Amino acid sequence: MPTARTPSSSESAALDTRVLESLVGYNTRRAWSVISSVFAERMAVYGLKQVDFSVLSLLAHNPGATSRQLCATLDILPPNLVSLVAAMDSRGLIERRPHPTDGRAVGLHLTAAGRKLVREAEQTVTQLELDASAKLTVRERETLIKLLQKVYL
Amino acid sequence: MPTARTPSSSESAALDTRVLESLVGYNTRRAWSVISSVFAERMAVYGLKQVDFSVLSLLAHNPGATSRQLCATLDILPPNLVSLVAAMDSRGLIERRPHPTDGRAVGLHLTAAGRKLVREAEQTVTQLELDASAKLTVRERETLIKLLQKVYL
DNA sequence: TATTGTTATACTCTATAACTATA
DNA sequence: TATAGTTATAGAGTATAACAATA
Repeated sequence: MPTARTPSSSESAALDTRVLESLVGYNTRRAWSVISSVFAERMAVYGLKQVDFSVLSLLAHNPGATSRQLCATLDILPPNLVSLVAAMDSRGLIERRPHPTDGRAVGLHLTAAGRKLVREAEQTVTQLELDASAKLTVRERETLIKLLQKVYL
Repeated sequence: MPTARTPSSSESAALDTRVLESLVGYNTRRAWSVISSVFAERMAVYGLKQVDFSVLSLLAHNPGATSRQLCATLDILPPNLVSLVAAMDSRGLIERRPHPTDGRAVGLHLTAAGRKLVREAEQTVTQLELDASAKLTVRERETLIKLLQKVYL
């Protein structure tokens, strides 16, 4: 007869989470947490954080965008974007050019290296999306995105 | 004729966000960000953060749960739960009792004041959920939760 | 007078190492 | 030897105030 063993707390009966699991907020946070981990892991290969990817991807499709526009779009505060942009400039991924019509602003542009990195990173993210939504049909994935946008738009 | 004015960056043409908006990850984060703000705002009335609410709600439905179980359920690291539990103890919302079978562990229980606060807070959260998903039908809200759980469970 | 970009700084959140008491 | 709870601490992430240059 095997020796009786007290199960550790982590393996013991799980808690009743039915109330929390009935909340859109709780489920959204949990889903984001999981996707976020995988995202961080796969972007680390490129030396990019999640916000870095967002910035580079936005610049790829909006050349010459200003820091202020990036902040408004991504809900980042201006002081917190400064070092991020500076770092990507140092890495040679982006270039800061004088804004054509506003002497206060700086237009941000991807360099050739930046464009190459975004192309690769966007492919990785596309694969990541497929993996993260592997349990969803194509139609369900579209529905999920549509419903999430109804919440925040 | 009105004077011409250069539109500020924040009011000028919005950036093209179509790539980001096609990603489950991006939309989940944005939705969580919006819900999170409203949640924080309304829970401030009770002096509760989001994680505080989760802990109290779990204890309401799982009396005697241990710190370890809360950590495993909510994805919190043990050292980060210590001060949180201590603060709720000081406020008289929870009580720490010796665990009936494990001398290392501490069973956490709501006090009468804690139970009263959870009741009120859960009602506020229920209303918050209705507001946050105001643009969703009852059926869509259920679908959203089901799809989110397919992503993280 | 308002806005862009910036510096400095503070506050919160999250993460790691190491200790103690008990299993 | 492993686990529960704890301490101390480090690192991200996020927030506000204030400044120079330009609108």
